[in-house]
Amino acid sequence: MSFNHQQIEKKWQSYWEENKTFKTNTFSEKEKFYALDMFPYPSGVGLHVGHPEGYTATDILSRMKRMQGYEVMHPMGWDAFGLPAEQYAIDTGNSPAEFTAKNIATFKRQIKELGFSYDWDREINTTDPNYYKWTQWIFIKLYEKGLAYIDEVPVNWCPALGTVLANEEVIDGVSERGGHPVIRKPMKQWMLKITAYADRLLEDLEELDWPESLKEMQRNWIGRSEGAEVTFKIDGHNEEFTVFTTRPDTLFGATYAVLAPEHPFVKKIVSDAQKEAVDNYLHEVETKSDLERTDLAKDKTGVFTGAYAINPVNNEKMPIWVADYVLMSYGTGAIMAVPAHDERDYEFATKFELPIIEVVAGGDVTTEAYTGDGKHVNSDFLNGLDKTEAISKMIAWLEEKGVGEKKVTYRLRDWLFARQRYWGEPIPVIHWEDGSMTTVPEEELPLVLPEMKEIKPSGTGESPLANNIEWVNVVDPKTGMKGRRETNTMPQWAGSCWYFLRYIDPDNTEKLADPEALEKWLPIDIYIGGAEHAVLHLLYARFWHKFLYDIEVVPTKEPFTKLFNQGMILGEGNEKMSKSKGNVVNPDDIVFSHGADTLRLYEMFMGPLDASVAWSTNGLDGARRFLDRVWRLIVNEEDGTLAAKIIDGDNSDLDKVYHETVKKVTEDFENLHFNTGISQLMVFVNEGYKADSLPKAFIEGFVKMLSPVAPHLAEELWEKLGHTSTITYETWPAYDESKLVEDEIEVVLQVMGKVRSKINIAKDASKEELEKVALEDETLQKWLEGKTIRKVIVVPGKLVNVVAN
RNA sequence: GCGGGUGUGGCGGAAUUGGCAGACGCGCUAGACUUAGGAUCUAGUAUCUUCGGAUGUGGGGGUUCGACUCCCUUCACCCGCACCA
Repeated sequence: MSFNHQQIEKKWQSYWEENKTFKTNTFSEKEKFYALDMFPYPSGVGLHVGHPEGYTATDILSRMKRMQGYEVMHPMGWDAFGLPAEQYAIDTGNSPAEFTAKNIATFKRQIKELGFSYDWDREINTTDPNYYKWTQWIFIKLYEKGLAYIDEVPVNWCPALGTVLANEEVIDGVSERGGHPVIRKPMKQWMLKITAYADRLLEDLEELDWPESLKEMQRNWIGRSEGAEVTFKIDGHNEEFTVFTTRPDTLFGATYAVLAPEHPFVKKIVSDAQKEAVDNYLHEVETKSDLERTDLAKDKTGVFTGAYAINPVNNEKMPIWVADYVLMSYGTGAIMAVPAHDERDYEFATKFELPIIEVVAGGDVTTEAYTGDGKHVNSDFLNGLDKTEAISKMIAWLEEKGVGEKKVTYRLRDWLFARQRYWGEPIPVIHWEDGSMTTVPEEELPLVLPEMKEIKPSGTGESPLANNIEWVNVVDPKTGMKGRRETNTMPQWAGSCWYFLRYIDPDNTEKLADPEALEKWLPIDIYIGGAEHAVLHLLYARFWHKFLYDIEVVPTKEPFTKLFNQGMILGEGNEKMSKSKGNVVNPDDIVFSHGADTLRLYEMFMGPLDASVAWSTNGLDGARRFLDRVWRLIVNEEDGTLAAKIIDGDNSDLDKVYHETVKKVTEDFENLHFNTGISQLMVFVNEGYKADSLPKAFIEGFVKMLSPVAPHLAEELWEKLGHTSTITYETWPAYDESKLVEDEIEVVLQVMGKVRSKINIAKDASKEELEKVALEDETLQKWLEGKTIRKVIVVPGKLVNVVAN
């Protein structure tokens, strides 16, 4: 008979719930530990086996930290706005709110059945008006500080969804959800000025304990580059344009200029002779999707505009071309082309037979672009200088002449913050009939999303809210002026930018959260979630946090001190789990058949937390087998009492393995090496089976160490061991360093670096002693026969290596 | 193409600073118990072998008394970015 997981798990889940075992005391005297999971979007399909991986990791840490005397904040909530609920509403006519509530209920049940130690009194939901009141409040603050603005930008307009999509929601030119075609269309949009924080977002990465790869991704995303802006006059026009370059030192080698097809000057400067060619080219580019533009990138295209720019350093005339290898969205949308020292310009110049002038020596510009460093040539006052010197001298020259300046640009762009959707936080802004615009007064927050009978696209590009005349139209009670509410809502990212703050003080009606509480609990000690949020969510959340820091709402510059990305759980065939492949494992089934403890244990034992490992039914069975073995070691199966082997006294045979286990498990869990920590628990159980007697103190220590991983089983065993209340706040075991080392240790004897023999010797034997004993060893002597000893290497406590030939 | 990472038994994976490669689990083999075993317990399990040993951490080379670990080179796979001036 093995243990009855269904009964035990239910019993302890009820116990924890009734006793509010995991309730966090906000102003506890204890040291704090804040363990955060990336809260899920409660989709209609329910929990995936991938979810519990990260959740179990943080739960293990939380449970261990509680036992180590910390006050632990370990909350859960719902990122519940989002397109699927809206799509569902449009398709079925049902309410997104009801649909979402139902999904949350399912998620909550599933998560509770896994035995995570969340403080459910802190549960938050981004769609709750009491929550999004503060999301709206933050928006108003951003607006007041000039960080939210309206701009007309080309957006991804999806006629089928009747909405605008963010770049990250467009995959290969079609919408991520639904796969509908997407076209580009200019539209008035709310933007957040994240670029104002670019430098700080970049610099402060240094101090974060995050995976290096992830920090690198953020650095690349921000894409800072230093250079200069240079202004070019246009020959025969009273206009000038500005280019950005990282190599102002090569200005003497600039032989032509290129404008992006979307550049406003293109149409102004084009000559009559070239007009038709340019128009055709622009039309061709417009009809290409982004994908096609990338695909065709291998072969550069472009057209001469007929206009010439004047190179400010030498007054040479440079033809201005239009080409789609220059992007409107980066820099100024215009470049000076230096074909001798830029690979793209070189390729273009070669194709269109434009001149190539070498200005940096060191390469062979007749065969390829030279991008390395070297002495400058053909460059007047820069001749003889190297790259760094030439760059600063040129910048100084440009600034002096007023035709350029030092400039930093970023790949990062401002954040498109408006969505033409119903199911999102309403943006608290009113547009008045006199053309002015105000935010909704703070005391009127939350601006509640109105319930609507029918949710359908307005057809105009506005959100379905535009259909709700009653809600949209407002009259100022004081002046009688008419106004119209903003119909755009916020993107899903908004609510997840600050949810970890609200957990700290979820019911506060006066403030986003009590500053004293924030002071105690920030920053977050560990944040675990999927790598898919490596850039966007984590960058946006850092941006908002820094803003809140600036307006003195939060006390820290960064929200997440330590972050870790869990890997993916793949299907048995080593492919991503998906409905279409039919290889999806449902956590409910596993909880039913094997139990939550087994699922938790298995997911932690599969491999390192950051690795992507295939699901294995055999492996799952193995995890259950281990828990059964633990049960049988401790419980007498005949009558359910404690096993007779468990004694009150000592068993010195188990001293070493027990103390080793305490040490390894403690350190491994702390470092998120759950697979190796669990393997050590297995080693202890194997030794326990071999032993004649099991000191009760060791068994209690073992059950405590098992409890973060398999909490239900551990509580049950703890009760069998004679305790009457939860194991949650029992003291985490300590180890005795002196028990780890034995007096006599095994030393390896090598000849020429190969192990030939082993001896047992006192652990503190001296070098001389070791050498002597080694050379006297019979087996070793056999190997040394007929050889001359050249050298003996002794590593005390480890090995003796004899070099002989 | 650029940036980051990973390559270890039949499989998932272990291995402080260079010091016994393969912990632990899965699978497999044998034995015990058993009416039975797809339960449980015990033992074994990298490869080759003339049973002395020899070889072995993607491939090739190097440093070292000694390399999974350090260096060079090469191949494969994964992730991110994709003309970023």
